[in-house]
Amino acid sequence: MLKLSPEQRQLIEKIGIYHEQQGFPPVVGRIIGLLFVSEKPYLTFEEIIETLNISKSATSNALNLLLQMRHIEYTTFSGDRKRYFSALLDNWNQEVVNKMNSILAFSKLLRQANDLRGDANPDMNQKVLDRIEFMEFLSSQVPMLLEQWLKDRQK
Amino acid sequence: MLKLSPEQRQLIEKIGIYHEQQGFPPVVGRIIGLLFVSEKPYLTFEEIIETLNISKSATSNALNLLLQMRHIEYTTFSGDRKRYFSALLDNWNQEVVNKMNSILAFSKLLRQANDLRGDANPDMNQKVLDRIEFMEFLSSQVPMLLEQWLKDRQK
DNA sequence: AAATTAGTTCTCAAAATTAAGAACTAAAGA
DNA sequence: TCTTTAGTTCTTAATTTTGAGAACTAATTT
Repeated sequence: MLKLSPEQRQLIEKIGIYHEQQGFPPVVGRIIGLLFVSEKPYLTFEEIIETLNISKSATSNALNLLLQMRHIEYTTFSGDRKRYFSALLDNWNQEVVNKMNSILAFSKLLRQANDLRGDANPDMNQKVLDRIEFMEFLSSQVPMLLEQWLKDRQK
Repeated sequence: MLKLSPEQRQLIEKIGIYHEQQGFPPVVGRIIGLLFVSEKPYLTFEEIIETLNISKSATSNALNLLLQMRHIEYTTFSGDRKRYFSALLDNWNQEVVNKMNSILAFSKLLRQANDLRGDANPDMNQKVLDRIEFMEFLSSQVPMLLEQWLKDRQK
């Protein structure tokens, strides 16, 4: 079991609550929190269980969910049966793209709603269209912003 | 009870499911869907209940939640005790700002995690910092993008 | 071969969420 | 004054979610 300061434990809970609000179960959020807060580059199944005081079953399910969602990854070492879990840090730009796609999917539904409503309420149509078009514009700008940020950062 | 085509009903469900995935209860999502899909500029409590076949209690709670979250609004007419509900269409740019603030709040937690971890894992620190800084950059750009979009649109 | 390890899967119970229905309130109308 | 209307609140039941614990599996070690 890892020794964690009260501040570390508190921060794990805060990160956990943030993830709960994003729709994850509490245990899942705490595991993400732990992986971000721990100084160790990776943690084993056992360390996670003992440190967070959670069951093997909840941990097994949570880790597999997080692996599948590409929020974490693991390394192995030959001659060692354990898996060494860590937060996946290289995929945040893909995450941004995914988030934008979800927003775009909703924009498409709003467009369908506009189409079905016809011209009964032109003011509403226009306002909904504004929203749709800004979201599409924002989405289209994200890759450029990413490039720009990468470039600016190099200096 | 409003007459709705099968396509309209289907679209209400899709908008409902989107909102369920965003963390709303099913009834809440369907009400949002109905308000976007209906040709009427606003709907009464009774019309919502009858059209969606949901209880008064669920409807009362859902409408109050949506009012409080500023997803809907209502109008009144003097000499008429009913409230006339509609989707709130003017606040989507505030919504974008709120979403960005939530992302920034998480960035702040990540920064705290970086600080607590110290220099044990510099590669991780750098990657987390990249994520934080891109999110901050993206967030800072949103108001400009909104302005730019508004300007470009005027032509 | 027996025991340990690293995890998975199954079963179940507790807790939380969701929404119905009934009882209620406060204003308006008859 | 009695009734209707527009909605709220309370109680309760069904459903879903969450996670514990035990039993299990498949390697690995002894």
